[in-house]
Amino acid sequence: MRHQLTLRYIDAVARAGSIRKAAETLAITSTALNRRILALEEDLGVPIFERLASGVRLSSAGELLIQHVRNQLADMERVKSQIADLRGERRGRVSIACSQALMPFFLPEQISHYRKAHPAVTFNVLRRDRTAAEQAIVDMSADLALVFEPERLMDLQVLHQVRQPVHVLMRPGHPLAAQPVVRLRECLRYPLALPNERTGIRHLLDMAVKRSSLGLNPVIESDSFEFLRCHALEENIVAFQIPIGLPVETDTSTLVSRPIDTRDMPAGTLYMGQLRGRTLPVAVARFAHQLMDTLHRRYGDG
Amino acid sequence: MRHQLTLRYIDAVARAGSIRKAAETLAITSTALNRRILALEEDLGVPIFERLASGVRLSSAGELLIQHVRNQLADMERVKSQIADLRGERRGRVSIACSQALMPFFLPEQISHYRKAHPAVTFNVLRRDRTAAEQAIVDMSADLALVFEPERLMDLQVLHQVRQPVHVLMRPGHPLAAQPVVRLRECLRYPLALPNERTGIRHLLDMAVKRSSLGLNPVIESDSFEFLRCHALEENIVAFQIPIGLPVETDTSTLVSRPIDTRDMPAGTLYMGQLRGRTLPVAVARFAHQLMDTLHRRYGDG
DNA sequence: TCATGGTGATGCAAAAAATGCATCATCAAT
DNA sequence: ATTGATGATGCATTTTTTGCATCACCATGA
Repeated sequence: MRHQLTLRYIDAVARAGSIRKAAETLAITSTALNRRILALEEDLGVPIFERLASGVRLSSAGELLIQHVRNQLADMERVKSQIADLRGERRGRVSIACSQALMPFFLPEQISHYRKAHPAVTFNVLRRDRTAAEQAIVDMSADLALVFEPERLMDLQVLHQVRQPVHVLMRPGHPLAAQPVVRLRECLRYPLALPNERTGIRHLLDMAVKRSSLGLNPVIESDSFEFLRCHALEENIVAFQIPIGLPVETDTSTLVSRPIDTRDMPAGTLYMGQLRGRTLPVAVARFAHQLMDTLHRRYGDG
Repeated sequence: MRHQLTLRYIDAVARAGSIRKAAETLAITSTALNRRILALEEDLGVPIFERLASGVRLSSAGELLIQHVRNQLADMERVKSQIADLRGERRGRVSIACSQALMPFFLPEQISHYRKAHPAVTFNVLRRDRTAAEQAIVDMSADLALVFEPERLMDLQVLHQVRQPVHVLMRPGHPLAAQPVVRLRECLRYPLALPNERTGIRHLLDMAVKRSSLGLNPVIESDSFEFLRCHALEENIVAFQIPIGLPVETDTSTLVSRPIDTRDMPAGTLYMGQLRGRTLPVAVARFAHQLMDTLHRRYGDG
């Protein structure tokens, strides 16, 4: 793709925040890169970047331009993907920004299933909190987002949504495991392992706790669900997770899960979305449909 | 805009249907153009054009590509327009595909009014019948379409619509002018000057006549409203037009107009639209808003 | 059937553009 | 003042693009 080299370069510089750094990642000299940018700015008649001592930053004109550039690059990928599809090749790349809860079971299962049908399709999975996921969609580093309790849905076009009540995780012998549904205030009596504030689960917990005028006293806090789960396994402590982040068959040999009573804490919502107005490449669209099918079949409509 | 030369070239070749012809209009040699196309096809791994003895034609992959290319070119115009707007320059170009009825009064008035506020904005007005107008929108040779009774609205995103009852045009002394509203069968008794089959007015007339099992006997047929109007002025003959194609003040010294009874012939609809999903350049969007205001104020909602 | 006039493709040399090196100017932090 | 990073620039080199002449191909029509 010789004819859109300049666009790739611009994008790289905008992401790197420095011409020299971008030049490194692009495996060219800073001179060449710098000259391309100067040429483009001359063409446009406007500086695209502000020059700072520490590098460059997009000017307001650059902000307008970069959106077009990223859109063009992504759309060209779509066209190439459609052309490949035309030849029956079924290749392409799917980039997904998603909440942590999707990573242990759901996405691996879904991706491997998809790849059985389309082995030439590759995947790129980015762990992004509910703020960053939407950002990844906007700057087109991801085609699809799967976010639990996103903060805003401005630029996101929702393809599907499912309700996900928060579950409590503990070792099989734990007293909470005795009941099929647990009350929030019961949980709070035990030492807790909590995800950090940027996660949807923590957000829901904070809201619920605030409403009930109880206190949240985490023994452990982490931004890694995996760590929290492992720790709960190790140290008879209480952790949290949503159904999609739990194994399909309840494997009682490791950890058990119990839903929190919805009177104490309403179920959150897991959204699947794409950039508003964008036409997705065929491989992405097919994968999105598979996800929608599975989510619908497994959890019903949100 | 050095970096999108290839895109412009592809577009030109697709439109010209021949590399050599396109090369002429682009003021380069056919060699250079041919080589660019070959290079792009190698990049994509697929032929974009089918080679015929008479020139080239888009392949199916090319059809996919050309839509992307035109979209990108138009979107870059939008970006440039927004950047100019950012600098307070208010420049840009508005391209409109419209039915004939808009040309004598409505568009000249609207464009000159707009240009009083934004003198740096230029206009390109294409006369297109109701089929071709939508085509012009799809292939992005026009930003806006103003069409009376369009055939389909597939790719058109309707921005505004107004109802337009067909009027009869005649010299002041004509017997039909005696009544405020004329019946269709009265008209058909007189010699008629009709627009051709591709126009919305003729379409409505044909439908109405067929329904009423009357006959349509045109003395004059033409694809030019202007010619028909002048002829009606000359030869005491009956012509047709919609309100937007008539002068605002009824100038009885030339021709008078009377609406056809809506029992005989329902009012047609004039649509204003853009390409579905496209973000219009600022100059175009501003002009579109002005048109919507005027149409709404003058004819109400469709 | 064989010319004719159109098409796109290609080898080769000339022209143009992009690149890389070395260096400069600038700025922030030390 | 020094250091270390940044982007800009002059100049020689490399790469790419372009144009001319020519080829191969195909439909059309004598």
